[in-house]
Amino acid sequence: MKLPLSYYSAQDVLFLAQDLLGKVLFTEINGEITAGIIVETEAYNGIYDKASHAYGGKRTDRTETLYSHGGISYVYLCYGIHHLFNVVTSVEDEPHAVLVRAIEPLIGTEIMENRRNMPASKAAISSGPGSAAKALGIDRSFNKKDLTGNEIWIEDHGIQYPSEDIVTGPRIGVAYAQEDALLPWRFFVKGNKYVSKPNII
DNA sequence: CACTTGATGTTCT
DNA sequence: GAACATCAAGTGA
Repeated sequence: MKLPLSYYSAQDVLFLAQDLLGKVLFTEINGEITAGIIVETEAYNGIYDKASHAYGGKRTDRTETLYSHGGISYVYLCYGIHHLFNVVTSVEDEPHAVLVRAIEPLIGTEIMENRRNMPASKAAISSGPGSAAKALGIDRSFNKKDLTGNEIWIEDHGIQYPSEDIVTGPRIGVAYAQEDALLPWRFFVKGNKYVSKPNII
């Protein structure tokens, strides 16, 4: 059930970003397990992508994680407040990553309600990358974790959305990336209420 | 409903 | 000093 390391080695980050929709993201913290179905992702295409932290081959202490082999997590702090969770894909020195932007709560919803201080009936509990990470209890201690380990991992529960329900569009919040901001590298499930921003075509 | 605003770490200028 | 892969609470219609 847990996705094997080989799954993350695929070098086509666009395929993986789409394929991760419907997969189930788990975390276990102090014995508390929470999980949610991934319903929204964005692809970041390594050194050729102006919206990527690794654009142009940039390496800093923070981005070093992106250059590892696929199958680990990349968590960083955005706007000084929010933790954003990414799946590092491809092989070593190919800094491709998939940002998880929204999940649908599946397991441990009461724990998520406590973390978010709002009822799970509100879509905002896990809509948007900062909220989804917080609902799962992800913070920077989850950076560079092995996704086949027992703290954070992804399972395949056989959930598959019909292709007509998978919608692509330009990525959110990357206007600074100029022409790359227009690339249709955001993938989400049509009509799912946990999807952030415009969720209709 | 649309818009405004405050919170504030990391990185680059 | 400024910009940034954001959120939630507030305002005013």
